[in-house]
Amino acid sequence: MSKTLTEHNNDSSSMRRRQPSGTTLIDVAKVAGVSPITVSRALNRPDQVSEKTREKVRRAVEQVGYIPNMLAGGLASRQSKLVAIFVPTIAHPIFAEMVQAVMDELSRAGYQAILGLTGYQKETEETLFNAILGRRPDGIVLTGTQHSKLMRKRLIASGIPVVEAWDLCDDPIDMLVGFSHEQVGLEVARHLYAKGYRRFAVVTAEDARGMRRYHALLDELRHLGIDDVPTAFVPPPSSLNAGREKVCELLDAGHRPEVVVCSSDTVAHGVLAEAASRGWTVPKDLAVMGFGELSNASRVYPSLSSVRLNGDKVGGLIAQALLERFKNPDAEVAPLRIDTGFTIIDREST
Amino acid sequence: MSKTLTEHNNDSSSMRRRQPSGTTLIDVAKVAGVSPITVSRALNRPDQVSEKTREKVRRAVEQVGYIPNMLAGGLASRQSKLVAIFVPTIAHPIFAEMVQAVMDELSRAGYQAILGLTGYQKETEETLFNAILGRRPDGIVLTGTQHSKLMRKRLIASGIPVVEAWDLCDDPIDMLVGFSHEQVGLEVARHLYAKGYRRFAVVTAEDARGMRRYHALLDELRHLGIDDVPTAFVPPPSSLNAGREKVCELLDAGHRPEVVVCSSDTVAHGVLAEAASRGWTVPKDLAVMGFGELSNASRVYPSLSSVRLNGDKVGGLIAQALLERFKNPDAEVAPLRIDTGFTIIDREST
DNA sequence: CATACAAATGATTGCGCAATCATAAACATG
DNA sequence: CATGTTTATGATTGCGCAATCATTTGTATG
Repeated sequence: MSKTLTEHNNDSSSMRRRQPSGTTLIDVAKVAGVSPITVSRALNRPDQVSEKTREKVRRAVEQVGYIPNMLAGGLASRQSKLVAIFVPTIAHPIFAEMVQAVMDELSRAGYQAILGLTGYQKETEETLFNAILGRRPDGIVLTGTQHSKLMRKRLIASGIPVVEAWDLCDDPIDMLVGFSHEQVGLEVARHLYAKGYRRFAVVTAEDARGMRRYHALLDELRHLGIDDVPTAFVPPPSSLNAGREKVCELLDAGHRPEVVVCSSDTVAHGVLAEAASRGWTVPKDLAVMGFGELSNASRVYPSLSSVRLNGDKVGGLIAQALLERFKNPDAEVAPLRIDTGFTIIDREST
Repeated sequence: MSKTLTEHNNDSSSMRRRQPSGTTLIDVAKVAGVSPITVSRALNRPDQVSEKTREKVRRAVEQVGYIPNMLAGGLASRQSKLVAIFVPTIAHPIFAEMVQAVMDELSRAGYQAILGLTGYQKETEETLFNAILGRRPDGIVLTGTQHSKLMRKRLIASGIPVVEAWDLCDDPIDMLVGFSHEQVGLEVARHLYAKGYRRFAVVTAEDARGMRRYHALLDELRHLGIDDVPTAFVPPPSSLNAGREKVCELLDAGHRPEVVVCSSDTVAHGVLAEAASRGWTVPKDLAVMGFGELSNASRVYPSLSSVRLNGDKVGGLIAQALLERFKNPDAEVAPLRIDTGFTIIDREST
């Protein structure tokens, strides 16, 4: 009986026969002839280690092919070096561009990104969210306003730096990188007015941000002396056909606008389609303005004038904001709010 | 002095004042009135826990807002539930499509993806690779053949399931999901022949895969009784201008093909440009066939006939192959090799 | 050369969880 | 009801690393 106990005590390896994983700090330490923690320091805090030791460690790492286990490192240090990016989809140029820019910038600082694709069922959303928060990201990027109350609450509670992108809302969770929808409405009004258009119409979705652009457009047109702007509202989801139907209603009601301002390129394409089917020449008989540069606005015929939101720029700014915060976590006094602006692109349709 | 020691010994909390992180299994266990490991089981292996306990745990999780720490879980279980996907870029529809499909499929099984964007300096590549391997992914997806010797060696050594995509090469690291370049050459030959074309020319890059398509094309044409196929080789990197120059050389040499088969859409665009500049009508005076559907083939004028490689499909198959392997790791006897096929898209240019 | 002080290195502990082993409770069988 | 067999739960340990504390070594100062 005492034998059994003894066996249990000193032959613990027989109790635990997990498969061996790759090489660890300890392997490197043995080869380098230093303690494991010195290896750790040589890799993560080179300045705390003498040149000689650093070189020994470097060679040992090379020799054994050591790749630090970031799961272990993250657990111990409470730093995952991960940033979560939530976007509806990446099969959409504007988001792909943004994600690419964020990742590009982050990777320079030793961070990686993990993507959450939210463009699916509502049910999945919380699951996805939990799965990604489970990775304990050091930062989170949110796209649009698709975050639920629960998400919001949890995010604030978590204390993780958050960047909300593509919008400048009033009650940000944390940081904000986007553009002013009001400004878009205003500038589009001025732009088209300057081009000589006087009879406006609008086909817009009724979402909060679209409506903000819409009201800003109306306000500015009023300043310019244009009060009557026939409008058709597109029920969600915006689609080419919906846009087409709605502009049809406007036209059938007897309105004869010179230019139709749309809440998205998708809707604008619908308007273009309707114009084409009526045999109208764009922009002579009817001009069309899109928004978002989300579709391939430049490649349809006639190419669509639109408002470009620079994905690269937004992505880069997001990454910089996060990295800045990582470096200096106490800067939460001044809530960051970056206006990325936009560009009105004048193509054939106006 | 003994006082000092005593203080050190029983007040260990003062020695370790790491900031508290979120709620843990233990918190949930306390609330649920069970042991931590039972909570773990209720979440990961529900079938091993009684219905009553499961419900208690579920409620406790909800109450304390518990989100499992996957860093800890991964470290303990040696399963990161992560899949690394290496692509040159995601700002390219075909890769975005693939990545989206992979992620979509993986997420259903509780996996997430982490992206490695390889389309940058060579120097960064190994750094990126190490950074991502440091996350200890359960699976790896490689795009193209951009992996170096060292990468290859390490991957094989790591024992991590690997899928190479977009190609059916001869010495895969592990699994393979792609299409037969030979088949492409053959089908393109038949397709164009069936459309009535008899005088062929080729403008192609000299990369291994392009050449395989090329030789298959020649073989099939020979079977069809066409022996003379003037060819121009484009030096890397393929570009629109390179394609244009090379087709120019062919034409200037006195060849008068009815159709030019190109190794990529990029090159094909160059041919289209040259045709336009000569005032030729496409496809009457000269037909053009692209490959890859990588550019916006459908949106140029005239729209380009091309060979479509289905990103969704490839992505889905990749994910399935990986999930299958995760479920059944011993299936390495039969090396997986999936042919995803392709589709010849007939547009205005042929 | 004793002392102070910084720089470099080492020893110990625990991050949060799951694998492993151990045990208790529930149930079946003759 | 003694025995075996399953089912449900608990106790312990270590995954690989970095934070923390402790010690050694090297260097400057009077």
